[in-house]
Amino acid sequence: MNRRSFYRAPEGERRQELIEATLDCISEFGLKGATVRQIAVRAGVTAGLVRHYFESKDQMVAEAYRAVIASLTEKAKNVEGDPATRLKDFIAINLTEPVADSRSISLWAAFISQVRVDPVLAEIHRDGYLAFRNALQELLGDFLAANGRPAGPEECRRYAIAINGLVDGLWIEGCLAGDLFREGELVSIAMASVEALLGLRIEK
Amino acid sequence: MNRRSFYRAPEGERRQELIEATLDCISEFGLKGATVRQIAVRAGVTAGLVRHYFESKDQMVAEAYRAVIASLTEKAKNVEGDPATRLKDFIAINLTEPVADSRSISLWAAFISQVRVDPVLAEIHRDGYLAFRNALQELLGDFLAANGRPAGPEECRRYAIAINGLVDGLWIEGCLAGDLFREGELVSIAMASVEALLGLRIEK
DNA sequence: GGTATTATTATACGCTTGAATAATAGCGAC
DNA sequence: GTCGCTATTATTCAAGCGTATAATAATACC
Repeated sequence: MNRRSFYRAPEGERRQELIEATLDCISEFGLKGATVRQIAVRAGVTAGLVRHYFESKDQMVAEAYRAVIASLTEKAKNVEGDPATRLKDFIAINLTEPVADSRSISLWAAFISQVRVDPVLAEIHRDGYLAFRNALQELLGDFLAANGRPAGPEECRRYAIAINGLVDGLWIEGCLAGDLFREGELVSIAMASVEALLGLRIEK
Repeated sequence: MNRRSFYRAPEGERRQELIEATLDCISEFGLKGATVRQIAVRAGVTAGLVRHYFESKDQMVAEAYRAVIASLTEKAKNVEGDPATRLKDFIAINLTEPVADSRSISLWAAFISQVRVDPVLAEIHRDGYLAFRNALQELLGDFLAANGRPAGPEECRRYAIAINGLVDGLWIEGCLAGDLFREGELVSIAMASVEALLGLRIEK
């Protein structure tokens, strides 16, 4: 009776691989297709190992959701440069790959559908959403100020809600039916729309 | 051994109840929590009955998705009156209950997350999406024409994409965090945003 | 009112699920 | 080297899954 030989992964690495495998499975097979066994296969280990790294499958899934939120927001929050450039990059990043692709929305939707069911996911969601919208709100405040149109918090809030909605909506359209749009079309529509909403040019 | 007494439902009624129960369960417990047994309990029948009305659970779920799409689009497509009124109503309907509530988005997200997995759902989705956007595109064409700004199909298309994105995005924001907005705030933001996008007043 | 039809219940089956447990292979310390 | 620790495998388990089947209660029909 000889067992499989295996590799003993260093600190944290296996954990990360398991989370990545979880996300792969959810995006490919849906939440209910992402079984412990399937995830283990994807990660190249046996099913029992999951419980060595996580208290339960549910906890692993929750941590996977944290990773999704992080990957969706971190790029957008780290834009640099003058306000116009940051706003422009924020929009472009969110509407091009890898943020805008069918894998992203599959994951996002799978988790959103669980937010009502699972309080743990609900909290992760709310934190992520607020961080995202606050980042956008700040961005808009800076941009308006830099263009001689300083706006109070209430006005910024309304702009942030509208533009967040616009970007989210276009993101979804792009993810779900990317082939219906020409290369760069969504970004171009978003840019023109934001300019119309704010009454200011973004690109000089 | 006496069996439960029961009611023999007339033509089609039980079927409808089962679909409704399926949606209730999906929104409450998620796709994987919506088991045949749970759905049967919700519908007030026993599990075996499902297979009397549907070839499989999957088929029942697919029909349930058809019902969701229909309920999300039918109200929006049946707006009446002059172009401005229709556009206004279209926006308002999509951003107030019952279209905009947490049950709707739970259902929508649950199915969207399966679109990549299940080709049957993918087809239902695409048909529904195109019908929705085409309805909006036509609405916009009429509105622009009525306001002395007749637009070609390409221009209408771009407006439709942007406004569809905006409405979808705000719908999601409202569904997921309705308590973060004041009564009527989303509709008001949407109205103002669409006016800014089109450069035309909707309300006189 | 008896009879045929069928919608519904009740029960059972084979499979998959997440989890628990015991055995063991890899690897660093000495 | 070999010893000790633990990450990993292998195996098992009970519960729950979708489905199949047979018995039966409700209704329509004559």
